[in-house]
Amino acid sequence: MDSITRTLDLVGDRWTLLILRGVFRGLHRFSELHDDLGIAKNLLSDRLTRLVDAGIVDRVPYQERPVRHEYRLTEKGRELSPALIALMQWGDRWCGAADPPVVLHHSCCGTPIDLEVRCPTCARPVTATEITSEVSA
Amino acid sequence: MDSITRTLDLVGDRWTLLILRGVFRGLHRFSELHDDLGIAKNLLSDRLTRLVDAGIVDRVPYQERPVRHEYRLTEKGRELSPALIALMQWGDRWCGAADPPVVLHHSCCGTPIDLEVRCPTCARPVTATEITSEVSA
DNA sequence: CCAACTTGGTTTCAGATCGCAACCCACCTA
DNA sequence: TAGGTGGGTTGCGATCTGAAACCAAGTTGG
Repeated sequence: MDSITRTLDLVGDRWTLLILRGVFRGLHRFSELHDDLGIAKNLLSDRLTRLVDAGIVDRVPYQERPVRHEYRLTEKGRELSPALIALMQWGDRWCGAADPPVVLHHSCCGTPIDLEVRCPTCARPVTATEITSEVSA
Repeated sequence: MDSITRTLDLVGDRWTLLILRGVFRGLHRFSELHDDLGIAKNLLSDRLTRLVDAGIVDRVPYQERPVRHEYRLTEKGRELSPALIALMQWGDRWCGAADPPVVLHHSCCGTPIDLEVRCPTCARPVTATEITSEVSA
Protein backbone atom coordinates (compact mmCIF):
# COMPACT_ATOMS: atom_id res chain seq x y z
CA MET A 1 0.00 0.00 0.00
CA ASP A 2 1.43 3.33 -1.03
CA SER A 3 1.72 6.58 0.86
CA ILE A 4 -1.41 8.28 -0.41
CA THR A 5 -3.52 5.23 0.36
CA ARG A 6 -2.13 5.07 3.89
CA THR A 7 -2.66 8.77 4.33
CA LEU A 8 -6.24 8.58 3.15
CA ASP A 9 -6.85 5.65 5.48
CA LEU A 10 -6.14 8.05 8.31
CA VAL A 11 -7.60 11.33 7.14
CA GLY A 12 -9.57 10.50 4.00
CA ASP A 13 -13.09 10.63 5.31
CA ARG A 14 -15.70 13.31 5.38
CA TRP A 15 -14.79 14.74 8.80
CA THR A 16 -11.20 14.15 9.79
CA LEU A 17 -9.63 16.94 7.77
CA LEU A 18 -12.33 19.34 8.92
CA ILE A 19 -11.57 18.42 12.52
CA LEU A 20 -7.89 19.00 11.94
CA ARG A 21 -8.57 22.33 10.34
CA GLY A 22 -10.59 23.23 13.41
CA VAL A 23 -7.68 22.36 15.66
CA PHE A 24 -5.35 24.40 13.43
CA ARG A 25 -7.70 27.34 13.86
CA GLY A 26 -7.59 27.10 17.61
CA LEU A 27 -10.52 24.88 18.48
CA HIS A 28 -9.09 22.50 21.02
CA ARG A 29 -11.99 21.17 23.03
CA PHE A 30 -14.57 18.58 22.23
CA SER A 31 -17.45 21.02 22.58
CA GLU A 32 -15.77 23.71 20.49
CA LEU A 33 -15.27 21.29 17.64
CA HIS A 34 -18.76 19.91 18.04
CA ASP A 35 -20.35 23.36 17.90
CA ASP A 36 -18.19 24.63 15.06
CA LEU A 37 -18.43 21.64 12.74
CA GLY A 38 -21.92 20.40 13.48
CA ILE A 39 -20.60 16.85 13.59
CA ALA A 40 -22.39 14.16 15.59
CA LYS A 41 -20.80 13.60 18.97
CA ASN A 42 -20.22 9.90 18.51
CA LEU A 43 -18.37 10.55 15.27
CA LEU A 44 -16.31 13.34 16.77
CA SER A 45 -15.41 11.09 19.66
CA ASP A 46 -14.46 8.29 17.30
CA ARG A 47 -12.39 10.50 14.99
CA LEU A 48 -10.51 12.12 17.84
CA THR A 49 -9.67 8.72 19.30
CA ARG A 50 -8.34 7.63 15.94
CA LEU A 51 -6.30 10.79 15.53
CA VAL A 52 -4.81 10.32 18.99
CA ASP A 53 -4.03 6.67 18.21
CA ALA A 54 -2.38 7.75 14.98
CA GLY A 55 -0.24 10.32 16.81
CA ILE A 56 -1.70 13.22 14.87
CA VAL A 57 -3.16 14.94 17.92
CA ASP A 58 -2.41 14.66 21.62
CA ARG A 59 -5.08 14.50 24.29
CA VAL A 60 -3.70 16.68 27.08
CA PRO A 61 -5.46 17.37 30.40
CA TYR A 62 -6.19 21.03 31.06
CA GLN A 63 -7.81 20.51 34.46
CA GLU A 64 -8.42 17.85 37.09
CA ARG A 65 -11.56 17.36 39.13
CA PRO A 66 -13.15 16.54 36.84
CA VAL A 67 -10.25 15.63 34.60
CA ARG A 68 -10.79 17.17 31.20
CA HIS A 69 -8.70 17.11 28.09
CA GLU A 70 -8.08 19.18 25.08
CA TYR A 71 -6.68 18.20 21.74
CA ARG A 72 -3.41 19.59 20.42
CA LEU A 73 -1.64 18.88 17.18
CA THR A 74 1.56 16.92 17.32
CA GLU A 75 4.31 17.72 14.87
CA LYS A 76 2.94 14.95 12.67
CA GLY A 77 -0.40 16.74 12.74
CA ARG A 78 1.05 20.19 12.12
CA GLU A 79 2.80 18.89 9.05
CA LEU A 80 -0.53 18.22 7.45
CA SER A 81 -0.93 21.96 6.96
CA PRO A 82 0.36 21.99 3.38
CA ALA A 83 -2.36 19.52 2.43
CA LEU A 84 -5.03 21.59 4.12
CA ILE A 85 -3.70 24.76 2.51
CA ALA A 86 -3.68 23.11 -0.90
CA LEU A 87 -7.28 21.97 -0.54
CA MET A 88 -8.33 25.37 0.72
CA GLN A 89 -6.64 27.26 -2.10
CA TRP A 90 -8.19 24.93 -4.65
CA GLY A 91 -11.63 25.43 -3.14
CA ASP A 92 -11.23 29.20 -3.11
CA ARG A 93 -10.22 29.19 -6.72
CA TRP A 94 -12.58 26.61 -8.20
CA CYS A 95 -15.61 26.21 -5.98
CA GLY A 96 -17.29 29.59 -6.37
CA ALA A 97 -16.62 31.79 -3.39
CA ALA A 98 -19.74 31.40 -1.31
CA ASP A 99 -17.53 32.70 1.45
CA PRO A 100 -14.62 35.02 0.78
CA PRO A 101 -11.26 33.29 0.49
CA VAL A 102 -9.14 32.68 3.52
CA VAL A 103 -5.74 34.36 3.46
CA LEU A 104 -2.88 32.91 5.44
CA HIS A 105 -0.23 35.18 6.86
CA HIS A 106 3.28 34.60 8.01
CA SER A 107 3.03 35.57 11.65
CA CYS A 108 6.62 36.83 11.76
CA CYS A 109 6.12 39.51 9.13
CA GLY A 110 2.44 39.56 8.23
CA THR A 111 3.00 38.74 4.58
CA PRO A 112 0.34 36.59 2.90
CA ILE A 113 1.93 33.25 2.22
CA ASP A 114 1.53 30.94 -0.68
CA LEU A 115 1.81 27.28 -1.43
CA GLU A 116 3.91 26.44 -4.43
CA VAL A 117 5.20 23.48 -6.31
CA ARG A 118 8.71 24.60 -7.20
CA CYS A 119 11.61 23.30 -9.16
CA PRO A 120 14.87 24.15 -7.38
CA THR A 121 16.76 24.16 -10.67
CA CYS A 122 14.40 26.29 -12.70
CA ALA A 123 13.60 28.41 -9.65
CA ARG A 124 10.06 28.95 -10.76
CA PRO A 125 6.64 27.38 -10.14
CA VAL A 126 5.87 24.10 -11.85
CA THR A 127 2.54 23.36 -13.50
CA ALA A 128 0.82 20.02 -13.13
CA THR A 129 1.51 18.93 -16.71
CA GLU A 130 5.24 19.33 -16.20
CA ILE A 131 5.38 16.72 -13.47
CA THR A 132 6.45 13.13 -13.94
CA SER A 133 6.42 10.67 -11.08
CA GLU A 134 8.77 7.85 -10.28
CA VAL A 135 9.01 5.41 -7.43
CA SER A 136 12.43 5.82 -5.90
CA ALA A 137 14.82 2.91 -5.64
CA MET B 1 -20.00 26.93 3.68
CA ASP B 2 -16.31 27.59 3.33
CA SER B 3 -13.86 26.49 0.70
CA ILE B 4 -12.46 23.43 2.44
CA THR B 5 -15.92 22.11 3.19
CA ARG B 6 -16.95 22.54 -0.44
CA THR B 7 -13.73 20.94 -1.60
CA LEU B 8 -14.18 17.97 0.68
CA ASP B 9 -17.78 17.60 -0.50
CA LEU B 10 -16.32 16.91 -3.93
CA VAL B 11 -13.16 14.97 -3.22
CA GLY B 12 -13.25 14.16 0.49
CA ASP B 13 -14.24 10.54 0.42
CA ARG B 14 -12.30 7.35 0.51
CA TRP B 15 -11.88 6.94 -3.26
CA THR B 16 -12.09 10.17 -5.18
CA LEU B 17 -8.54 11.36 -4.57
CA LEU B 18 -7.21 7.91 -5.35
CA ILE B 19 -9.09 7.95 -8.63
CA LEU B 20 -7.67 11.36 -9.46
CA ARG B 21 -4.19 10.21 -8.64
CA GLY B 22 -4.75 7.30 -11.00
CA VAL B 23 -5.75 9.67 -13.77
CA PHE B 24 -2.68 11.83 -13.03
CA ARG B 25 -0.56 8.74 -13.41
CA GLY B 26 -1.98 7.95 -16.80
CA LEU B 27 -4.87 5.61 -16.07
CA HIS B 28 -7.64 6.95 -18.24
CA ARG B 29 -10.09 4.12 -18.78
CA PHE B 30 -12.71 2.64 -16.54
CA SER B 31 -11.10 -0.77 -16.54
CA GLU B 32 -7.60 0.57 -15.90
CA LEU B 33 -8.81 2.43 -12.84
CA HIS B 34 -10.85 -0.54 -11.71
CA ASP B 35 -7.93 -2.92 -11.95
CA ASP B 36 -5.40 -0.56 -10.41
CA LEU B 37 -7.45 0.65 -7.45
CA GLY B 38 -9.48 -2.44 -6.66
CA ILE B 39 -12.56 -0.26 -6.27
CA ALA B 40 -16.03 -1.71 -6.78
CA LYS B 41 -17.38 -0.92 -10.23
CA ASN B 42 -20.54 0.75 -9.02
CA LEU B 43 -18.51 3.12 -6.88
CA LEU B 44 -16.06 3.87 -9.65
CA SER B 45 -18.94 4.58 -11.97
CA ASP B 46 -20.57 6.85 -9.42
CA ARG B 47 -17.39 8.76 -8.57
CA LEU B 48 -16.47 9.30 -12.21
CA THR B 49 -19.94 10.65 -12.93
CA ARG B 50 -19.61 13.06 -10.03
CA LEU B 51 -16.16 14.18 -11.13
CA VAL B 52 -17.47 14.80 -14.64
CA ASP B 53 -20.44 16.74 -13.25
CA ALA B 54 -18.08 18.79 -11.11
CA GLY B 55 -15.91 19.61 -14.13
CA ILE B 56 -12.85 17.94 -12.64
CA VAL B 57 -12.52 15.34 -15.39
CA ASP B 58 -13.86 15.15 -18.94
CA ARG B 59 -15.39 12.05 -20.46
CA VAL B 60 -14.01 12.00 -23.98
CA PRO B 61 -14.79 9.35 -26.61
CA TYR B 62 -11.76 7.48 -27.88
CA GLN B 63 -13.64 5.28 -30.33
CA GLU B 64 -17.05 4.82 -31.86
CA ARG B 65 -18.82 1.51 -32.56
CA PRO B 66 -19.13 0.86 -29.74
CA VAL B 67 -18.68 4.36 -28.41
CA ARG B 68 -16.26 4.28 -25.52
CA HIS B 69 -14.90 7.02 -23.37
CA GLU B 70 -11.87 7.77 -21.38
CA TYR B 71 -11.40 10.19 -18.57
CA ARG B 72 -9.08 13.18 -18.78
CA LEU B 73 -8.35 15.83 -16.21
CA THR B 74 -9.61 19.31 -16.88
CA GLU B 75 -7.57 22.27 -15.73
CA LYS B 76 -9.68 22.29 -12.59
CA GLY B 77 -8.66 18.71 -12.01
CA ARG B 78 -4.99 19.25 -12.80
CA GLU B 79 -4.86 22.01 -10.24
CA LEU B 80 -5.59 19.51 -7.51
CA SER B 81 -2.05 18.22 -7.90
CA PRO B 82 -0.61 20.32 -5.05
CA ALA B 83 -3.12 18.72 -2.67
CA LEU B 84 -2.22 15.24 -3.89
CA ILE B 85 1.47 16.01 -3.64
CA ALA B 86 1.04 17.34 -0.12
CA LEU B 87 -0.81 14.22 1.00
CA MET B 88 1.73 11.99 -0.66
CA GLN B 89 4.71 13.73 0.90
CA TRP B 90 3.08 13.59 4.29
CA GLY B 91 2.40 9.89 3.91
CA ASP B 92 5.96 9.21 2.79
CA ARG B 93 7.31 11.07 5.77
CA TRP B 94 4.95 9.94 8.52
CA CYS B 95 3.30 6.69 7.59
CA GLY B 96 6.26 4.32 7.64
CA ALA B 97 7.52 3.54 4.19
CA ALA B 98 5.89 0.23 3.37
CA ASP B 99 6.59 1.26 -0.18
CA PRO B 100 9.51 3.50 -1.10
CA PRO B 101 8.63 7.17 -1.46
CA VAL B 102 7.50 8.54 -4.77
CA VAL B 103 9.71 11.24 -6.22
CA LEU B 104 8.28 13.80 -8.59
CA HIS B 105 10.41 15.28 -11.32
CA HIS B 106 10.16 18.42 -13.35
CA SER B 107 9.82 17.00 -16.83
CA CYS B 108 11.62 19.98 -18.41
CA CYS B 109 14.86 19.45 -16.53
CA GLY B 110 14.52 16.23 -14.53
CA THR B 111 15.07 17.88 -11.16
CA PRO B 112 13.12 16.42 -8.24
CA ILE B 113 10.53 19.01 -7.29
CA ASP B 114 9.26 19.99 -3.94
CA LEU B 115 6.14 21.42 -2.42
CA GLU B 116 6.69 24.34 -0.13
CA VAL B 117 4.79 26.83 1.91
CA ARG B 118 6.77 30.00 1.32
CA CYS B 119 6.75 33.56 2.51
CA PRO B 120 7.59 35.89 -0.37
CA THR B 121 9.00 38.48 2.02
CA CYS B 122 11.17 36.23 4.12
CA ALA B 123 12.01 34.13 1.05
CA ARG B 124 12.19 30.96 3.07
CA PRO B 125 9.93 28.05 4.01
CA VAL B 126 7.28 28.68 6.63
CA THR B 127 6.50 26.22 9.40
CA ALA B 128 2.95 25.46 10.44
CA THR B 129 3.21 27.30 13.75
CA GLU B 130 4.13 30.52 11.99
CA ILE B 131 0.85 30.66 10.11
CA THR B 132 -2.13 32.77 11.09
CA SER B 133 -5.33 32.69 9.10
CA GLU B 134 -7.76 35.45 8.33
CA VAL B 135 -10.89 35.62 6.25
CA SER B 136 -10.35 38.28 3.62
CA ALA B 137 -12.69 41.27 3.29
C1' DC C 1 -23.86 -18.44 -37.89
C1' DC C 2 -22.97 -19.30 -33.10
C1' DA C 3 -20.14 -19.10 -28.95
C1' DA C 4 -16.95 -16.75 -26.31
C1' DC C 5 -14.73 -12.51 -25.03
C1' DT C 6 -14.09 -7.42 -24.04
C1' DT C 7 -15.35 -2.82 -22.26
C1' DG C 8 -18.11 -0.25 -19.51
C1' DG C 9 -21.13 -0.20 -16.96
C1' DT C 10 -26.24 -1.21 -13.72
C1' DT C 11 -28.70 -4.03 -10.31
C1' DT C 12 -29.10 -6.40 -6.10
C1' DC C 13 -28.50 -7.03 -1.38
C1' DA C 14 -26.23 -7.96 3.15
C1' DG C 15 -23.47 -5.50 6.13
C1' DA C 16 -20.92 -1.36 7.63
C1' DT C 17 -21.31 3.53 8.67
C1' DC C 18 -23.89 7.67 9.65
C1' DG C 19 -26.77 11.24 12.09
C1' DC C 20 -29.80 12.10 15.65
C1' DA C 21 -31.65 11.87 20.06
C1' DA C 22 -31.48 10.13 24.52
C1' DC C 23 -28.92 9.00 28.23
C1' DC C 24 -24.88 9.02 31.57
C1' DC C 25 -21.16 10.57 34.76
C1' DA C 26 -18.44 13.93 37.33
C1' DC C 27 -18.48 18.05 38.94
C1' DC C 28 -19.99 23.03 39.92
C1' DT C 29 -23.41 26.65 41.28
C1' DA C 30 -27.67 28.63 43.38
C1' DT D 1 -31.30 19.49 45.97
C1' DA D 2 -32.28 21.07 41.34
C1' DG D 3 -30.21 22.50 37.38
C1' DG D 4 -26.22 23.35 34.27
C1' DT D 5 -21.77 22.13 31.80
C1' DG D 6 -18.17 19.29 29.55
C1' DG D 7 -17.37 15.14 27.51
C1' DG D 8 -18.70 11.65 26.19
C1' DT D 9 -21.65 6.46 25.20
C1' DT D 10 -25.72 3.92 23.61
C1' DG D 11 -29.62 2.73 20.46
C1' DC D 12 -31.74 2.91 16.37
C1' DG D 13 -33.49 3.93 11.77
C1' DA D 14 -31.54 5.77 7.37
C1' DT D 15 -27.79 5.87 4.20
C1' DC D 16 -23.75 4.21 1.90
C1' DT D 17 -20.51 0.51 0.65
C1' DG D 18 -18.45 -3.71 -1.55
C1' DA D 19 -18.91 -8.06 -3.92
C1' DA D 20 -21.03 -10.46 -7.22
C1' DA D 21 -24.41 -11.13 -10.71
C1' DC D 22 -26.19 -9.38 -14.68
C1' DC D 23 -26.52 -6.58 -19.06
C1' DA D 24 -25.56 -4.34 -23.64
C1' DA D 25 -22.93 -3.44 -27.75
C1' DG D 26 -19.85 -4.78 -30.29
C1' DT D 27 -15.57 -8.14 -32.01
C1' DT D 28 -13.20 -12.26 -32.69
C1' DG D 29 -12.58 -17.26 -33.51
C1' DG D 30 -14.24 -21.57 -35.49
